[in-house]
Amino acid sequence: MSKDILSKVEPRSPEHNANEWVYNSLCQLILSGEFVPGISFTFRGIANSFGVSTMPVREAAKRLISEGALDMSEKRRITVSQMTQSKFDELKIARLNLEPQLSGLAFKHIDSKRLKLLINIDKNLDYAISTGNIEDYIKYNYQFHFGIYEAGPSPVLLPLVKTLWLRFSPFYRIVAGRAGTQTLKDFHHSAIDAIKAKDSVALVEAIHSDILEGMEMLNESLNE
Amino acid sequence: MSKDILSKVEPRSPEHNANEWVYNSLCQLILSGEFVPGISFTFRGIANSFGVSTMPVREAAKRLISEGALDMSEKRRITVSQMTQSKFDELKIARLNLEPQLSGLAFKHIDSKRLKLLINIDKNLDYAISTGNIEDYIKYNYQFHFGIYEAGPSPVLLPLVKTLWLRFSPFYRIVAGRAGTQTLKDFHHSAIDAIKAKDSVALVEAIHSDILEGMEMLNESLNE
DNA sequence: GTAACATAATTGTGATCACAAATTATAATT
DNA sequence: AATTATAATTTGTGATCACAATTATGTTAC
Repeated sequence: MSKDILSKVEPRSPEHNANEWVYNSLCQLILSGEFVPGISFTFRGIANSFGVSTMPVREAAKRLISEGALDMSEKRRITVSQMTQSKFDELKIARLNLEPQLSGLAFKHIDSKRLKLLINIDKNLDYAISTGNIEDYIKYNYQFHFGIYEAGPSPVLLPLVKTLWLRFSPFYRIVAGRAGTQTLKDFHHSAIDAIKAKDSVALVEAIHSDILEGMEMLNESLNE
Repeated sequence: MSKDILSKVEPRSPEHNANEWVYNSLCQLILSGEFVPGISFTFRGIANSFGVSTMPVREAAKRLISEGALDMSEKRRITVSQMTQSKFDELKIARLNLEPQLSGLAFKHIDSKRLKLLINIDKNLDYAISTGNIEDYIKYNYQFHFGIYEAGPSPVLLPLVKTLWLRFSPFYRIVAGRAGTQTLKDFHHSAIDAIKAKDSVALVEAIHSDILEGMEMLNESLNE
């Protein structure tokens, strides 16, 4: 891993520890698809890239390993976890059962300001799809979902769901590389309409459909 | 924390790292209700109790903190996480949506040997309830549920669910201290009957009912 | 040219140290 | 006796070191 990782990452702010900074940065890199399954790291390599000692890297990487985002299965080598069909099926089950519920909890906390934000994110998302910009697609899709989920306080479910996203996000890049962004469909408009109509059941259903659609598309690409 | 923690914990086996040993041991202590909300630890204190350096303790405790089982909210002090009503509600949602699904996945892998094991565990559980032995109740209740969940390979859902158990298990002891074990009801017999009848839907429903019953009882005690 | 072996470099792990921040204990003052 | 000020201790954090295990590299022999 080269030194230019720092250019792709938020600079360290004084209120964050070194290990928090490294953890958040690694999350960002994984969620954005910058880290692709297969490439491997070492503690010393990451530490060198971030300009810190191995200590905070160990804590950050170990945490991501325990969350299933990174693997240290083969001895002495850290990689982005490989996906298998059965792991994917479990992720799908977890997402379909947690995220709609989470959006239902968040529903009543979505004010008009946040609605406008979501509409804007979705506009950017549509543009990313039409121009084939996979990096932006991944980014705005994350922002849209968590823009809803984070409306209310959900200290238990939110971190849980985030670990799920850390696991499948690296595969978006692979999918898009094969099928392009043109095939990407979503139910974001349905979600926005539901929020506008103050219909929480419709929102939950829209999120459910969106996950189903997205995960089935990912699944097709995995099996090619 | 005193040295006699070692007597309540599995001895270190050579195939486990120091940090894995400490992590598993802390899990065991949390799940068994040995660690009660309120009491606080330090890295150095735990390290001294286990006879290791602070290094493996830091990794183990940090992991449990990231999993929500331990807290380091107040500066310089590690505690078993406090429960709040909203956190409890989220835990209940997560359990009700993940564990029945997990038992459904495990269903077809439950053979007659495992069924016998479950029947035996439930017998021990009933005895623990009748004699008011809360430690055994907690232990056998955990063994019963995970005896089902672990029948099949679920590398994603199983660790997720385990983190949920780490969060509410410390409160069983408090509940039992107030209400006694006599009030404890469960749907384990329904689950066993469902397995005998090879009825996966009935098993899923039994697990759902069992969680609902257990969590509502816990909830009542929390609000007293 | 290739396989087998020896050597060098690199890795994660665990221990130890320095340090600033926070806590606790002690002393001082009212 | 209660409150404040000061000193001593303890804490988590980050860096560094030693070490066994692993991997990479080079060398030799056929």
